[in-house]
Amino acid sequence: MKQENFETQQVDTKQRILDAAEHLFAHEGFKGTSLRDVTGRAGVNLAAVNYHFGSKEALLRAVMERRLIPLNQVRIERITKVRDSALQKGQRPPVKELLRAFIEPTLQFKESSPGAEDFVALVGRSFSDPDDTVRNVFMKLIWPLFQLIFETFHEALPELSEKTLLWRLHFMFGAFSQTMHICCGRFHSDTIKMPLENDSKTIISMFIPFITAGMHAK
Amino acid sequence: MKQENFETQQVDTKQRILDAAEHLFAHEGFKGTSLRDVTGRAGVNLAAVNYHFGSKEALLRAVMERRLIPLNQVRIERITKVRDSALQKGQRPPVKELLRAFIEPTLQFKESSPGAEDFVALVGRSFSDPDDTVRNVFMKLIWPLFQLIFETFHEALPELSEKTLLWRLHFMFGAFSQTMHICCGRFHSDTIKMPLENDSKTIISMFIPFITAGMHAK
DNA sequence: GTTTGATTAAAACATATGTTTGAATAAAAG
DNA sequence: CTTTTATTCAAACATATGTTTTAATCAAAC
Repeated sequence: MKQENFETQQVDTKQRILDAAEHLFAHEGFKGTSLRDVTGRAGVNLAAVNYHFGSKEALLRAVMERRLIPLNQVRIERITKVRDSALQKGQRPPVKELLRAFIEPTLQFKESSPGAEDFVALVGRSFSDPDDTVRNVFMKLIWPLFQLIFETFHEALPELSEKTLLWRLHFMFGAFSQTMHICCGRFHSDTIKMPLENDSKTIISMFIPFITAGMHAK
Repeated sequence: MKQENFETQQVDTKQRILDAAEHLFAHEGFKGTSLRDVTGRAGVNLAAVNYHFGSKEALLRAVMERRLIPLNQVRIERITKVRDSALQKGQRPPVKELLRAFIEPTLQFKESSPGAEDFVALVGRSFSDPDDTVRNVFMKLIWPLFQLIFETFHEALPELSEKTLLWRLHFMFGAFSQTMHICCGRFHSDTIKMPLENDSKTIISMFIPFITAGMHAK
């Protein structure tokens, strides 16, 4: 009979694989990580990945879903709250607050565990990963959030055409995703380093004024 | 004796390999492209890559250098011109003009040939490629331009602290690189498409006001 | 204690990959 | 024409990869 007990070794193995994969996918990329790398780092047998997850692709999906679903839930809740409380007052949702509702949960989350930091870097790159698998898995998970952001920013900035708004959000996501994988130190090269502090407070204090100004540009 | 003739087959083979590699590296990533993919697309023998370039890594370097060196030269010239003509008039270089000097050559270049469009997408992703080889090759080529940009924007916005300026340039590069590989259609996923036009005029008219406002944010 | 079912382990599989080799071919030089 | 040199080609090499298989191990259920 299939065990439903959470104290068993199975859960631990799955978790160890997820953690190892998360770290390696973030640092070496999906294509650049072999299952032997993953199982080696996790300290489990090679066959464990296919036994517990089915395939390398399914492992990626599991890595993504484990953290992105709860994170998106929080982001959606916070954005919805900003929107609703503005509508109640008969006002537009303030861009600054929307941005904060989008970015703060990510940064809090990033600092909640070392694995989360890897994950954020992975997500930052998923926007533009050349691998179809990565982009597809990521896009499916992020899409509802995108839609909500588009709608609420449209309410916040009704004077912008759809086209302009789409472009500005696109720039925002570009700046954001770039910022997300700076965290992981993968922005630098061997010889060249960008001396950017990346604590949450700094990031927020830099990101929000810049993007807010861009969003309101006339 | 080694041939210096440019009409010989050798040149053609090298070119065909470079073109094929450019397209595939851009669409499938460096790790995601095999030499057999490259030589197959180029219609040349597998061994030709190692004969003419030495290794897959050296091929990447050649692909990067072929276009990025001349492109950077143009960008550096144009930025320098903006800077000098402002200094002559005893003024600060205008942010808007600096941005234009940075982005316009890239977009002109992008529309100059189909291969160039692939290349621009490749460069867009090189900022954050998980592969050390890719980042190192790219960073070495782009670094002088980065430094010039940092210096001239510092002259344009002397009221900003170095830290703030660095972050804002970082956001700009994020937005820019994201925009660069939208061109190639790799931003989308199977089921989800962002309906963004990407002709040069649109991009410029969207990018410059947004980033200018962000740069001047107080 | 035996049985049952889930998990782990080692090995094998089939295929893919970057690179090298050595012969064949073509083109220029003498 | 002969020699020399550069290039192309098919094949082989060594290694890496995702996946599968089969037997061993383990923990709970009866």
